[in-house]
Amino acid sequence: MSGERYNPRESEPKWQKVWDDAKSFVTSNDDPREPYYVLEMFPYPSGRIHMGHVRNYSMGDVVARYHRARGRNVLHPMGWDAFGLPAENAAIERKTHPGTWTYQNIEAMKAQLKSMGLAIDWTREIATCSPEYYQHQQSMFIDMLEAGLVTRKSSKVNWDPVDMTVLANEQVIDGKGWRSGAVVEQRELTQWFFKISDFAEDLLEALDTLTEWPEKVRTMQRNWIGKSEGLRLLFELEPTEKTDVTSIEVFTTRPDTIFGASFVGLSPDHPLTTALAASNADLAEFVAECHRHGTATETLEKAEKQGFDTGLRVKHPVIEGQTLPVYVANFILMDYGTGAIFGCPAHDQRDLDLARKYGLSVKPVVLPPGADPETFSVADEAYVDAGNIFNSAFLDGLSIDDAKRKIAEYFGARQVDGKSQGTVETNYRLRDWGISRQRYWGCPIPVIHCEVCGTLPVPKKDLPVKLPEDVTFDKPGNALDHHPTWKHVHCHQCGASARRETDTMDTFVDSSWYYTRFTAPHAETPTVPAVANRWLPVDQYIGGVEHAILHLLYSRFFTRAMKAMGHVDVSEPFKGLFTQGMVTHETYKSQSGEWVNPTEIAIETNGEARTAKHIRTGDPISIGSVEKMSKSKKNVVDPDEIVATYGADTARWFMLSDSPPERDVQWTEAGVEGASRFQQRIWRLVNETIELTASPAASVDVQDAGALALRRIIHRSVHGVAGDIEGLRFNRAVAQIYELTNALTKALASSPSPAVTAALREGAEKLTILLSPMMPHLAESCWSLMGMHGLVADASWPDVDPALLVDNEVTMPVQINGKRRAEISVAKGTPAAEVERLVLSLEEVTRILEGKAPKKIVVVPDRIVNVVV
RNA sequence: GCGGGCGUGGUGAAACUGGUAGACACAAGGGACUUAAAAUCCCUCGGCUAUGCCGUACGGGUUCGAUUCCCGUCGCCCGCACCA
Repeated sequence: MSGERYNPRESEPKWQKVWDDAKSFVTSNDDPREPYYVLEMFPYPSGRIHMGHVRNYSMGDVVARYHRARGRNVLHPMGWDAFGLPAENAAIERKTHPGTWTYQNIEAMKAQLKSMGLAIDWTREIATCSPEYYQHQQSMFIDMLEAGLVTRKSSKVNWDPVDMTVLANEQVIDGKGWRSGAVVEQRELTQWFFKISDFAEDLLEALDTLTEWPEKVRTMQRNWIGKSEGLRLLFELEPTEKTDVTSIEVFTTRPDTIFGASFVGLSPDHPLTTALAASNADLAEFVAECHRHGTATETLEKAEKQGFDTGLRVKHPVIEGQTLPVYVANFILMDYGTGAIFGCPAHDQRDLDLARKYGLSVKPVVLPPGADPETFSVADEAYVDAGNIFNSAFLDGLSIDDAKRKIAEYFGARQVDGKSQGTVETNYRLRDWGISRQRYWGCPIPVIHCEVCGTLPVPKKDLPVKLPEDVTFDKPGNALDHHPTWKHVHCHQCGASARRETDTMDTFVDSSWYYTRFTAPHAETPTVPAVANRWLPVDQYIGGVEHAILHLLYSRFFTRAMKAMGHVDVSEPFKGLFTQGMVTHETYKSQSGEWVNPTEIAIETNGEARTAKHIRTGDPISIGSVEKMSKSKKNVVDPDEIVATYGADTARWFMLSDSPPERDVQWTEAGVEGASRFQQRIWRLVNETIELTASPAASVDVQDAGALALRRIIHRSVHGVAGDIEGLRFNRAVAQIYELTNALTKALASSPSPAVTAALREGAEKLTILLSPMMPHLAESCWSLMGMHGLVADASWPDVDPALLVDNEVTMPVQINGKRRAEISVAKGTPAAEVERLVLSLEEVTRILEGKAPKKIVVVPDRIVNVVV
C-alpha cells in the first residue's frame, strides 16, 4: 500500500505560504496579457466569515484560477465594506472605538479567508473606512456637486427610530428598516441626494445591453425604475369660494379613457387638500386618518378605498356642460406623478371601488373584442385589457394607443390658465438617492455651512475630512454631531464661523465604486483612468441576489457619474453578473422548543429513519425543516471548524458540488464527508499512478485501444470541465471530474499495459490541473508528488486533442414507435440508408414487424433511429 | 393582484438546438478484507401484477419522437405591490 493519508492540516498552510512567498497571485497592471477581472462582492467585516462567504469566494476563486491557467492576466482582489452601523453598536456595547472593532474584525476575517487558500491579490486590499479610500470618495463628491449631480433638499424621509437614522426607500422593507426591523416613521429633513433620477432612462435602456446578467435581476431593476408614459392634464375648477386655485393638474397613463371620467382625485398630501383642510375640520380628520393608516397598517390587506367629497367641481374637459366632483382619496400617492388623478371607474379597479362606494357613474369607454356596445357594462371588475374605444365621440373606434395619441394632440392644442392643457410626460418611479445618514461611522460629507457664504464644498487640498478619533456613544443619534469641537470651523472663503456637515454618506456609496479603486488601489487620484479602462468592466461579478437592486443600481449610476467626471470611460461596471444561492442547513429543536446547534446533537440512522438526540443531555431532538443558515435558528456551521477538521479544499469542493450554483445548497455532514473521501481517493490515485510510472508523461502509444479509450475520456474531461467552468456550472464540472477519476481508478486496477500506464500518467497530470481551481492545495501536493516542474497554480490548462473528442464509432438507439427497443453500433457518419438496412435486419425489429413493411423510418444520422409501424 | 422562476428516484441533481430519462454524488441494503473497528474494495438501488408495462406535479395538444415546445389546472419559491 503506497503513501499515507493526505493531511490537509499540514499541506494547506504550507502551500499558502509557498504562494505567498512566490507572490503567485499579485497582479501587475503592466502585464501585457489579456486582462480578466473577476470579483466577488466584498464582505462587511462582521468578525467571522460564514458558509455563504465560503460558497461565494470558492466560486470566484475557481473562475480566477481557471482564467490564470488559460493565460489571462487575472485581477482578483478583496476588500472590506467597513463603514456601517454595527461598528457603532459594538462601540456602545463594548466601549471600544468603531475603528478598533472594525480593524480587529478585518484581521480575523482576513486570516479566515487566507485559510481558504484563495488566489487573491492581497496587495490591493481596501477598507472603505480608511481615509486613504474615503478621501477619494469625498473628492468625487465635490466633483459631483460641481457637476450638478448632487442636490440638497428638504424632503420627507424614512426615519428609523431605533437606528436613529434616515433610510432610502430601498432600505425600507414592508414598512420596516432593513437592518433594525423597526417600523419606519415619516419625518421632514434636509438631506443630500445623488441625482440618480437624471440617469433613469439610460439606466433602464442599458439593461438591454447587460446580456450576461440574470434576466431576473434585469427585470427587478426595470420594475424599480418604473417608467411610465402618460399625460399631464389640467382640469379647470368651477369657480368656488373655498379656494383661489383655478385648475388641478393630474397625471394619467390612460388619457384614452377621458370620456369615462367620473371624478378627480387628490392625494391626502396634495397642497390643495392641505389648503382645504385648513378650513374644513372633517377633511382634516379624514387626512389624519389616512396618515394613521398609511404608516401603521402595512400588514393589513389592501386597505379599503376611502374618499372625501371636497364639494369642489371641475369641468369635464371633453364633455361640454358636464362637471365632475373632486374627491380626496386615501389611495392616491403624493410622490408619484402630480399627486392627483382623474378616475375612470370602468377601466381602473381602484377607481371602480371608490365609485361603487360613493355612487359615482361608471361609463365604459373601451369595448372588449366581440362585446356588444349596446349591452356591455362593468359590474365589480374593471375592464383593463385591450379593446376599441366607444362612447367617446371623436375617439370612437380607435385602438387604445391611437386614442392616446389623438387625445394628447387634442389637449396639447388647448389652453387652461394660459398653459397647454395636456403635456406628454414620462414618469419614473425611481427617486433621487438620499445619501445623508446621521451617523458617525461613515464617510464624512465634505461640506461646510457658512453663515455668510452658505453651503460650500471643502477645498480639495484640505481633504480628507477625517472622522475625529475621540468620540463617545453615550447618547442616541449622531456622535459626530455630539462631538464638542469637530464641527466648529471657520469658512475657508470668508473666515466667518461655520459648521461642518455632520451627516455622513450612506455606506452604499462606499460600495458603489470599490471595484474601480481595486484597479489602482494606491493611486493619489480616485482612479488612474488608463488603468481603470483596461480592467473595467468587471468580467465576472459574483454575489448574493439580495443586492439585485440597491448595490447594483447604485454602482451603475456611480460608474456613469465617474464617466461624466472623467475618472473612467465605461458606463457599465459589471459585464457578467452571477447571483449565487444561499447555504442552508437542517434545523433542530429541543423538546422545550429551543433551537439547537448541529454541533450539539448526534444523528442516528436506522434504515431510512433518522432521529437526533442531544450529545450532552441525551434528550431527544426534533429534526426540522431546511432553512437558510442563520444565527437565530442556530443552524450555522462555522467555516473555521470545517477547515480545521476537513481542510479548506474539502469545504470548497463540497460548496461547488451537487447543487447548481444559482440554487440553494444544503450543507450536510454526509456531504462534507463524501468530499473529504474524494480528496483521499485522488491522493491514492496519484500515489498508485507514480508507483507505475515515476516520470512525467511522454507520448502515448496511439495504437493501443485501451490507452486510446482512456485518452478519449481524459481529453473529453479537459474540454468539458473547461466549458462548465466558463459557464459557471460548477456542479457539472465536479461530476465530470468524478467520472474521470472513476475511469482512471478502474484502469489502474486492471493491470494496465505499458500504453495504458502512459495514458494513466497523462490522466493523473491532467486531472491534477482540472482539480486545481477547486482543490488548489491538494492539486499542488499531487503536482509536487508527481515531480512536476513548478507550481500547478502556474500550470497552463491542458491542450485538447480535437481528434480525441469525436468517436469514430457511435451507438444509435433504435426506437419502435418512439420506445427504445435496441441499439446498433455504427461508424460515425454512416449514411441513413445503410443504417436503415441494418436496423431492419435487427431481431427485435423483425419480430415486431412480423414481415410487414414499416410505415416510416426516421434516421437522425449519428443520433437515433425510430421505426414507425 | 402583477411580474419572474421552478415542480424529475429515499436525497442533491444530470440530460447540449426536441432524440437511450435518472449521468455524478449522498443515503440505504448486501458482500469481501479484518480478532474487531475504521479505512478501502465489489455488488444492488424509479415503480409494478417483469420476456412486458408504467414513470419527469396533473389534464390535454403538436410531433416519427416531449423532462424539453404549446394550452389549461394545481403546488412551491422569489421579486414588486394602491405608481394612476
